Amino acid sequence: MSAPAAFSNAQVAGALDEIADLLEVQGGGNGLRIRACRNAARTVDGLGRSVAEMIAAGGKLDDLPGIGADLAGKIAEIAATGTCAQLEALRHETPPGLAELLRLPGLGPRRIQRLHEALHIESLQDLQAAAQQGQLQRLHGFGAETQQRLLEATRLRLQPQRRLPLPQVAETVALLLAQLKAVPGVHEAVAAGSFRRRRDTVGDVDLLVTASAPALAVHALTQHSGVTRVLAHGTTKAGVLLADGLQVDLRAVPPASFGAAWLYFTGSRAHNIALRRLAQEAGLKLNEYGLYRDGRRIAGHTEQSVYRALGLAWIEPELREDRGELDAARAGTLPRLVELADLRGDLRVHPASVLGSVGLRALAQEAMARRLDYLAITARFHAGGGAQGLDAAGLARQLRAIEQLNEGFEGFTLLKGLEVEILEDGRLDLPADLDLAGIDLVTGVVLRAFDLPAPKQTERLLRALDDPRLAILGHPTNRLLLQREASAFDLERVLRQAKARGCFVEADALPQRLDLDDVGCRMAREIGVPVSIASEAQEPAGLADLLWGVGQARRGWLEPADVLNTRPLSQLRRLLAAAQGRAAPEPAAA
DNA sequence: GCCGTTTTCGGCCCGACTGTTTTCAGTCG
Repeated sequence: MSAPAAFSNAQVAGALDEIADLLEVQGGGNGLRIRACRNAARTVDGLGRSVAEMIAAGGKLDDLPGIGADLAGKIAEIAATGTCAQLEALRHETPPGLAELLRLPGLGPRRIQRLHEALHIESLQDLQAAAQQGQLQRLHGFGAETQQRLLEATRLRLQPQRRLPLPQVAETVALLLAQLKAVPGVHEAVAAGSFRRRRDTVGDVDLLVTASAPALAVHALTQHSGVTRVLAHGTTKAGVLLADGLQVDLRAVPPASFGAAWLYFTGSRAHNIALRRLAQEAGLKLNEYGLYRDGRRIAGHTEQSVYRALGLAWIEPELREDRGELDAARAGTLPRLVELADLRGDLRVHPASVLGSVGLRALAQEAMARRLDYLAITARFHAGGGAQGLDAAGLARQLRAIEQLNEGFEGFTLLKGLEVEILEDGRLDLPADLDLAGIDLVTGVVLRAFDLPAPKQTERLLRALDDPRLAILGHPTNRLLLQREASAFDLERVLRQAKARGCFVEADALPQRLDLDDVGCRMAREIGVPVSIASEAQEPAGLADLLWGVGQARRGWLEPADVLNTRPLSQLRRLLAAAQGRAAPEPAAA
């Protein structure tokens, strides 16, 4: 029995990053120490299992890459108490507003120190006042233009940070790429960066072109109609800000460097650093123009050529986070990632209102057009009926409608599902006497009380999983991207319980949810709980959202076999029946 | 502060752009 996770990985990583920030603005420190601290923060953040759990289980943190005895000690301290002696000392020594100045674009540690020493600037407000009074431009290394830029930055910074959901950015990217491809002399125009890696939100977009006249392509971006501000503009590189707050960076490289550049600008930063270190160890040099031996380029036209020359298989962009993919690429054990086309169905279609057979038929037709074989209509059950869901009579009517429609389909099936609330104490909001004989699957979801203390939230989910009627735990963390944090609970314990019970966990593909996220998906794979990628579509067009769920699944290393709804219908039915205790589990060989 | 099939010291990814310089430091990705 392990101790409950005291502080989450995100909190530990946050504290490590704060140490790095404070060391940085204090100056005089060892830059490499700061880097080590940030590396450790990234490692912890992307770990996929709780460091507090690892410590409780007797695991050794200094086995983790980039974490030695010193950082392991600090991490243990933070995981237990939320802070550590060094962080407290740094907070004591450093004015509280200084670190947030690091977030201003164009302002780094050196200039912050200079501002602090010369003008006693300790906060955004101080900086704004000094800039308004024209004090900055009198400082060595600052000029009138820098002063103006910082003044503007302090104003923008006082508004909330803008990251955008991936789907919203996707439209902009498609538009920009089409326009770049139309510029004379442009050969290739592709997206890179976190967008290509399919991160759940995107802070800026990186685009790459190869062109016979690169300056022309770079210029074209700055002339795009949506640009509100040009941040940088050279002959091979430009950065602009669009009206919706999205930053777009463009680089142009020669065709012979296309692969090396695409690799480089796709990142992640951690993946790039690991690759370059690998190159260096082999006596090679890797940059965005190619892989070089003694100044001679030996690879770079394609990504494959670079990976191959380093002894690696080509790595899918979604895996490039330095979370073990380089070792797997060397060993030939990279996963064959699940693709949208692998999905045979969608296990949570969730009409906003009670659909008549016309609405159900439209959903089914869209599913068939997308080459799906089945679709689970998961009406929300609510004993009182009304706007909150179907009561027993409404449910019976819907089941009859589904049966009638199914009689007219060939090679396609609507499944009869139910969405039920997981109450605060972990019971399912489902009358004990409700007949579930005709129901194919029950998905349980938390709909309120998201911020219970972690041990209570964990117990709630564990108890829900104990109910033999439950098959799938829906959007487990209840996060809403950029709006609501994930609920705090011990995901690892919940997944182990799901595994023991033969239940499944959902990766909700709604762009504002993406829940489970990539790290959660990976944990499910490692523990052996199949993941249901579900659109929660309320109308036919909503089925398109499955794509975003597949993105997170791929980032979580999921193969087709790790995903519940890649199974053919007959196999799926057996798995669901077993989960709900209605039949013997299928043979392991299946 | 971490790390090592060229290990226990001496390294640590690499290049573009900007502003303020008069040859480059600082910042960014």
